[in-house]
Amino acid sequence: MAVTLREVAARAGVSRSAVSRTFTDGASVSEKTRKKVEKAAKELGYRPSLIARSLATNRTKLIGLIANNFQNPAFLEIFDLFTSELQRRGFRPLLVNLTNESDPEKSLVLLRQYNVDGVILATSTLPPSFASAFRQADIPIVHTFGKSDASTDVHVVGIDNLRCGEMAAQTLADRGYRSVAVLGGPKTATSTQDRLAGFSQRASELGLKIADIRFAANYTYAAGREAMSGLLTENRVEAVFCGDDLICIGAMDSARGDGLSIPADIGFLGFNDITIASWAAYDLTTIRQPIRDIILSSVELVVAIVDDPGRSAEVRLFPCSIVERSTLRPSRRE
Amino acid sequence: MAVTLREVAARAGVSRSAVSRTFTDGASVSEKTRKKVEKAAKELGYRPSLIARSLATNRTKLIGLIANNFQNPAFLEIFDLFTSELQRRGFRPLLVNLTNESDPEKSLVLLRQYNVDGVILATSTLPPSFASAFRQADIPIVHTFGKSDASTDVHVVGIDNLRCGEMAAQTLADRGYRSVAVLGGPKTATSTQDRLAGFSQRASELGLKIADIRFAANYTYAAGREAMSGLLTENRVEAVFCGDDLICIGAMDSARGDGLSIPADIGFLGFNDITIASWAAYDLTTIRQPIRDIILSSVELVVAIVDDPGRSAEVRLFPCSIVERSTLRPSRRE
DNA sequence: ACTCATATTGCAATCGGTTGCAGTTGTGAA
DNA sequence: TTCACAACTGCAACCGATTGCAATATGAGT
Repeated sequence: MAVTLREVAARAGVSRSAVSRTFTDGASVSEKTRKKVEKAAKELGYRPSLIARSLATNRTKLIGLIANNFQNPAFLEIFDLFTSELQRRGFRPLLVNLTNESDPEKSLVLLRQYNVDGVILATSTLPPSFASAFRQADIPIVHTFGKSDASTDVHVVGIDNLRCGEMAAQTLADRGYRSVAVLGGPKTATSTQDRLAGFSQRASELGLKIADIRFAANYTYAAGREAMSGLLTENRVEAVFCGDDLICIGAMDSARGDGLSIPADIGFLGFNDITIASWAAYDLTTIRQPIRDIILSSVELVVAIVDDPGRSAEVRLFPCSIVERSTLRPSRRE
Repeated sequence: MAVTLREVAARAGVSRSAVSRTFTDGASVSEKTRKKVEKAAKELGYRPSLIARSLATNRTKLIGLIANNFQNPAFLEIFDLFTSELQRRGFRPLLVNLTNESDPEKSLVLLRQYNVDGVILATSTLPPSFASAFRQADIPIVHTFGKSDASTDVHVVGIDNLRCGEMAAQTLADRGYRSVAVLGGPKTATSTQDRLAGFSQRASELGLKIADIRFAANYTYAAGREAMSGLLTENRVEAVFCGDDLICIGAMDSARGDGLSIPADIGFLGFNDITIASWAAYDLTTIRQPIRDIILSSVELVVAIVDDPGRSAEVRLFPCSIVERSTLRPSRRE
């Protein structure tokens, strides 16, 4: 068994409280006893049990991290940032994988049982109501990549998908495209819907024709490829705006498989700017989502609301930017 | 605050023990009280606190998952499998990201403080001694993708890297290659060393010349690309055996950037068979590591040794197989 | 040296469960 | 009806910490 408070206290010749206090900062202990305790603790190899501490303080330093997209490489970076940033702040991520989970609500029960201090919901494919269930259970939550919803009042960190959709339409129009297709992510994702709305809106303002609209079943290469091949057999378009780089890459391979060359025969505009987008084989022009800012901000926010749960819901939106590479023809202005 | 045992007991008109027992299986409770308790619990929305339970039972149902490779998409699949399999068995993963961590030993302290039931160390770039530190701290560990080491006596699940190296050499020789290069993963990784050893051994038996040996700094596209460009400027080889698909893809793009065509001018043999390897732009011939079997087996093993810590160290090695695609010229036998 | 405010200390209750033990209840066999 | 035995129940101690409170020690000011 591990060394406990009691043993350290005995060896240092002080009370258990004294030991406890030297290990919680801000507590009142004299320099003298602190030294004694630290010496004894070191000799014994003592580390406070976080479990016991959690029980006593009702704080676990655990943050639930819910994700349902373990196919998209974008999430690798996301996990990396989340875990290292949480770690840096002295929290641990308790990962919940909802990818193959039929009943997402179970995660609430689970995270509640572990008494996590807060939850980060990193997905755009679960509805705001899911996030708000946490809030109703009084567990601090931030919905990263989520959509703010006036009625649910949940903290959201992400991008302005509407504006990004507009940006995409503008970009395509600027390059002189007249007839394009949209190949979105999963139809029910709020991000998909908002981007499409923004895109349609601006497209109609600009006289850009949307010849076809498709949705990939999920954020995978295969789904992108599949959706694109359907699109190609039924419609001829000059360019396609994809809801995700991975989907876009699948779509590009599908087009190339049909003998089309990019961007001469068909243009592609991606979304996210994942690492792969910069690979030579694809060199994808895409709309960049500032993942790093979003994640760091999410972590900062969740930690902040742990300390101040009453805080009213905040929406933090970061700006996207276009990354010019070679899958669209050059702008007419150049 | 959450509902506690005490309240349920009061409402059901029984003792706290009775409530506790109806929620721990195998305990002795009459059908009658069980019903009463369940009714009360449901009405109150009671869920046992896992924190409190952990303190009392000294079991947390938490499994530490240590990884240091958040760049390689292979790990996305690995995380997916790990988390969902642990979840399925009623455990939770406590993720530790060692990617940018200078002092890996800290993870031991941390996981010990959380009193995790067991640890899965999923990396081939940390030495067996690191794994054995956990064993010495009496915390059950399995080293996935690790190397067994007689002196440290740690459970290992993975592949026989030596044999895989041999397989690679054999494959290249079979295709009639005479002079090849090896572009390994990080030099200090045990997997890299073993594959190289197996490769060299078999190569010399087969009269296959190893014209150059390089190591990518890490498992990334950029590192592969970088290492390959160095190789190309100094040596002319017919094919290269890469220590990882991602590295290989970087290398391929580097070669293509130099105007080489694959497999006409140069052949590539990858390792792992990640999803991307099957993408049309690469269509990589590679040696497949049965990731799924490895992960499921690791989880099964760690859970088993949680219940029986005395169990002596086991090494589970799964067979690899070659996946034929189009980056090597066809076998002479065909 | 004496007071009094302030800093430290230890006691004991508490967090929310589990579990060994002894006492109680219920059952079937005699 | 009685007895032995098994099944069930509740008591109370415990898991390893934190923390309010009262008691004690310290130190500054006079």
